[in-house]
Amino acid sequence: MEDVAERANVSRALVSLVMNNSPQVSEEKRRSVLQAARELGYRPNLMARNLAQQRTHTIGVLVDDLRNPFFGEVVDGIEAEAAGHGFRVIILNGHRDARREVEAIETFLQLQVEAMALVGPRVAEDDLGEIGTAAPCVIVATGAAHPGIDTIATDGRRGSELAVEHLAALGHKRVVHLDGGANVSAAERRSGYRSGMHSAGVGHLIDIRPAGDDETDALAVIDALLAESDPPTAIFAFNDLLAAGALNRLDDAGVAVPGDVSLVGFDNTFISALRHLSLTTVNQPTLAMGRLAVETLLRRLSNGSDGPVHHTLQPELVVRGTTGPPRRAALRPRSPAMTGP
Amino acid sequence: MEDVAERANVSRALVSLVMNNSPQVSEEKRRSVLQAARELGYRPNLMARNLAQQRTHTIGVLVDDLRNPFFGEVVDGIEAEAAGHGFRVIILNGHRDARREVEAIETFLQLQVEAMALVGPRVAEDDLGEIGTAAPCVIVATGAAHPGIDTIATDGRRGSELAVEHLAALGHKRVVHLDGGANVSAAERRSGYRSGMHSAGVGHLIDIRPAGDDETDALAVIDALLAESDPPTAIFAFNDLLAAGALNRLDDAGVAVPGDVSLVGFDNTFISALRHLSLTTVNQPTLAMGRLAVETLLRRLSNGSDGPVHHTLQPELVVRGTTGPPRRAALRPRSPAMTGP
DNA sequence: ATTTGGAATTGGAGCGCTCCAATGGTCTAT
DNA sequence: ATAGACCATTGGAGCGCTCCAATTCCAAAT
Repeated sequence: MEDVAERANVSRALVSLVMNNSPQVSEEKRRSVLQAARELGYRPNLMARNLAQQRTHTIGVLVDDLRNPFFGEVVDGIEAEAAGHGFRVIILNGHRDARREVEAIETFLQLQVEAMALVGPRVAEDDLGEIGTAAPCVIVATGAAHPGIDTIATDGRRGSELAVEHLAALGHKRVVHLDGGANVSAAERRSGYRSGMHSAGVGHLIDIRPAGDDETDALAVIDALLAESDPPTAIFAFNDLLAAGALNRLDDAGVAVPGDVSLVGFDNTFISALRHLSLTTVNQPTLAMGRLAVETLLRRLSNGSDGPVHHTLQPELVVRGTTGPPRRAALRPRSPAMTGP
Repeated sequence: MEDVAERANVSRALVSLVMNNSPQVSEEKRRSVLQAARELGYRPNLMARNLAQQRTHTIGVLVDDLRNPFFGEVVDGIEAEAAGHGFRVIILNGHRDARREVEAIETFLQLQVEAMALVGPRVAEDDLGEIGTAAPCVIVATGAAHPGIDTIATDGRRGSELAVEHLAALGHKRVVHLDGGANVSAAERRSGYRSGMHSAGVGHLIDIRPAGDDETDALAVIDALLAESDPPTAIFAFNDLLAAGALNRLDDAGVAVPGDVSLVGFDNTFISALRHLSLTTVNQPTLAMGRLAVETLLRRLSNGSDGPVHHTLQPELVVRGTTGPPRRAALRPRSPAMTGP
């Protein structure tokens, strides 16, 4: 910068003004500074600028898992909205691991981001400690588990209910839930499954199997289910990936979907839309969630701190090809409904 | 920091030493500094540190598209290797748009990253200009198009040949290639398709249709193909997403895969492994690519600059369920092989 | 000719940290 | 007792920038 100033015969301060295209600099000087900068290959140092400015214009986005397309969609929404407000977005990967998430958040704070969006985090609120308070923070896609922090989420409870209602309407009674396990959204979806089962009058058939949130997590559970004497007529999986894994395994075992068993996922990622999967699932408005997240952060940034805000968006059932009526007439318990593997 | 120093009755410099856990600090002072820091909620300012240190220990990773799981896998490899060498990784999203990629690279440089990995970039080498030279830079997964820059890539030409060879061995002659269009890897895969067709003795049947690199890009092309009087018996798509889109459309039209037409993708993303898709595809060793990318950057970082290095990894054909022998005996041209939509 | 006001420009302090050379203190060897 | 060596500790300069108050400049108004 020194060099640029010298070459353009102006002061360092003037160069700064030009680089921030301040209006009150003569056209002549502006041009000569710009040219000198170009000739020297000068590039302003953001570190220095941020330090001096005490601002970074940066929002940190922590993504739970880069391989899950669902998160990619949310981030797209965040970036679109952030760009519109002059904020840069940098992304850190949580690798589906609470410990690494905390590290990432720490990194964000040290980098002095002005706000953070945690997309599908696995950290519990308690483990966030003061960390979440050091900068405005919004949690996206993992709502109910974080009552003390701003959240943007789809109503996972309602989403699960929709799924169960749909299955019940088709005549299913024995609906098993493949639980999200360690995933923080799991509790909410599980509770929706429960209430859905109760409303459908089959509360006594509630059956929850710990699984996970990844296509590989489904394998063992499906094997176990198929080995039982009275397997379910329908499966409601924690998310699309898990459902896809389940579909794999069912297919391996020669079980027809939805002929022998119906299957519902969650998230409506693009993979569920693939014709050959054609997964019935629950949609989350990902783009809107992303945008809303940024709006919420900006509001906190300017308005200071009232109590935490919780935005709950409405899920929608997307009926595709993996659900249908149960194979045998309902209400005939204890009769084997499927063949084993 | 000032405050911490004061509270612990030491100098600012000593606090700095403690925060960088220098060995030559007495246990006593270390403890009291650490405690003071905790009490005050002190967190070192990375901006300031980087500025003073003239180092950032940061690698910038530009990802073409966060929704494509392929890139997520490569990034996982990068992060694993980088972490092992004490480098932080920050991710910027290119949104499948060359202009935004250039912006992102500019941002990286201003942030003073020590090196960058561009994963599946769309920028041509020329448009990179001096930008790519301002810091060590490696291009991952888009090899041949960038002769002047370090690259890590799977041999796309060979991969395509494998695909075509496989189809030819099954008896296919009329193999159409759905071209990656603007995607920089497209040329390489296209050329492999060409040479594969030639080696199979069906160079005269080469048929390339511009498509794209996203599941939605397949729709129009497939419609067009199906409307023709003499549709192909096999389709080789630029990537898995495109193949998945093609599968959708073929399914809509009631065309059996692989009964009526065989289909091959590229990338071996997890979606191709989903049993219901069960897409025959070409594997790229994503994790290895990511790791190698970082190794290459580190080598540049220490060893200075010899000529550009090009690592080419070998692709592998993964045969799954979307390929089989052609419906009609080969070598009977001009007979309609499929029904229209 | 002198004042006045506004716009363009500048010098310098300071952002939070690291690093170097210098300082003080302790210990051993003479 | 004294020099030397060695360790822990410190003050201060400096990283590249922005921002403020101060200065210069010029044209319009008196």
